Order: sequence, then C-alpha cells, then structure tokens
Amino acid sequence: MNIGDVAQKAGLPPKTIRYYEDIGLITPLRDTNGYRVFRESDLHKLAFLGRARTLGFTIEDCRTLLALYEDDTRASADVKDLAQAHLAKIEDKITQLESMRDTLSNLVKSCAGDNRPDCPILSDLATGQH
Amino acid sequence: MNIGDVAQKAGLPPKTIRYYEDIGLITPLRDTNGYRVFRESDLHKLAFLGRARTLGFTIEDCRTLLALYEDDTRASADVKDLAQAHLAKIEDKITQLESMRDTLSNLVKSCAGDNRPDCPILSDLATGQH
DNA sequence: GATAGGGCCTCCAGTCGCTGGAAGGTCAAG
DNA sequence: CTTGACCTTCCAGCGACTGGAGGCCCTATC
Repeated sequence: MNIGDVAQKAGLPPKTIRYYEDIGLITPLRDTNGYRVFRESDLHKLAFLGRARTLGFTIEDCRTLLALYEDDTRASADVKDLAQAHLAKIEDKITQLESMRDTLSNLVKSCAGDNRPDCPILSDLATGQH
Repeated sequence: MNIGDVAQKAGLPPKTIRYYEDIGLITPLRDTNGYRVFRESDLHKLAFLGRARTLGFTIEDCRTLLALYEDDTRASADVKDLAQAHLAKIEDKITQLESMRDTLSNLVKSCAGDNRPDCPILSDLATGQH
C-alpha cells in the first residue's frame, strides 16, 4: 500500500502519516523508488492512532498507548490511569469553557446589537464589572 | 510604571506584555534607559485584553474589540456579532469535548484497572468497536 | 568604590500537531 | 511523448505565548 491508499483507509491525511513516521510512531517499509510501503500492521496502528487522537489523547499519550497495546504483559491499570488522567483534563476544559460560555451568553443577551455605540460587552471588558 | 508593576496590576506576565507590544496591541513609551514606561491607558488596555483573553477571544478578536472600544461611532451590533461568533465556537468545542468525555468515561468504567492485560480501552482503540 | 541582587532589555528557540508550499522524482494512461 | 496524478524531501508557518541566554541598569550595602 502506498501512502494515498493508507491515508484513505485510515482516514488521516498523508501529511499526518509522514509526520507520524517522522516522530517515530510508525516505520513503514520503503520501495526501491523511495515510496513508503505500508503493511497491514502499519494501517492498523494508524487507525489506532486516529481513534486515540479523536478521543483527544496527546501524541505522547498515543505513543504510550501504542506501546501498552503491543505489550501483552501490560497491566490494564496503566491504561486506565492514562485514560483517567486524560478524562480529568477534558473535564477541566469543559468546565472552563462552560464558564466562558455562561459569561459570554449573558453579555450577548444584554447587548442591543443595533447601530448605537452603547455596548455592555465592551463595558464589561473595560471595567471587569458585570 | 515599569513592566513589573503593570504586570502585577493587569495580572499578565511581563513576557506576555512584551509580546502584546511586539504584535502592536499596545505601544508603551520608553524611558531614556530603554525601559518601557506604561501610562494608565496602557494598563487599562492590558486589563481589557486580559479579560477578553479570559473569555477565550483570539488575539485578532482582541485587536478588533480594542478598536471597537476606542471608536465612539461603533455599532454595538459589530461587537455583538463578534461575541456571538465566538460563543458559537465555544459551544462547538464543548460539544466535541463532551463527546470525548462520554466515550472516555464509558471506556474507563469498563476497564478493570488491575494487573491483568485485558483492557477494553485498548480493544476499542484497536478495533473502533465498542 | 566595589559588589550583590533584582529588574529590565533583546533575541532566539521551543511548545503542539500538524499544514501549506516549493522543487523535484515516478508512474500509468492516452 | 506528454499529461496529470502520485510520491519524495525540506522548510516555514500557525497561535499565543514561554524559557533561556547574554547583557545593561538601578539601588543598597559594605
């Protein structure tokens, strides 16, 4: 398989796949013409990576997850710990964003949105007073 | 005021303030010794920027917001549009993160987290099957 | 007057995870 | 033989800082 095929199948752009090789997440073979040659196992890893990234794991987390995946002597506790830590970060981010959303939506509601200059959004930003 | 004082008052690191000058958000004066000299108006702008950033506005949004703030002939509609667009992006992000959170928390729940290798988290990443 | 410490300066590099583009080799079809 | 789609490498840029090196300035103390 060439990079285009595997990109299609894994649902990742070729650029991303080359990048993953660069940082050592995968090591496809090479044809005599210099083209990358992907085995099934490479495709499998790429799909794994794609899903892990979709769940928001960092690249370094993905590296660890791949390593755990390939180690039959792993303890599931290690995977769970990683996932739990990541989950906690996501929950923090959600909380943060929700707070932004609440403030912003109040401000938006309170703004007339007409052609006059008076604007509670700007007043709030200027003074920090709600 | 020197950068240290204004950093304290505005709640922003000196590095960030220098960066804001670099990209033209503020233009403090200079003392004969080369030190930046901040006026009240600079402090005010920095506080404004800090609050806008806290609400998640991008730097370019902040630039626009500052410009609107300083233009008495603005239409509040322009501010509101900007805020609303930003709010929509935040809501999208929240939705995305919530989906990650839900998937992840299910996976975490289903994983024993002991010293055996069997792990539904890895199985899911490997196969895309829940 | 020397020195120590803190604060300030600039400039460069790195963060994260790609993404775009330039310049060029390869391959299959017509 | 040419066209066009693919592949290659390498370099630069995104956003919003942040860290660090190397060096000047200012004040206080000895």
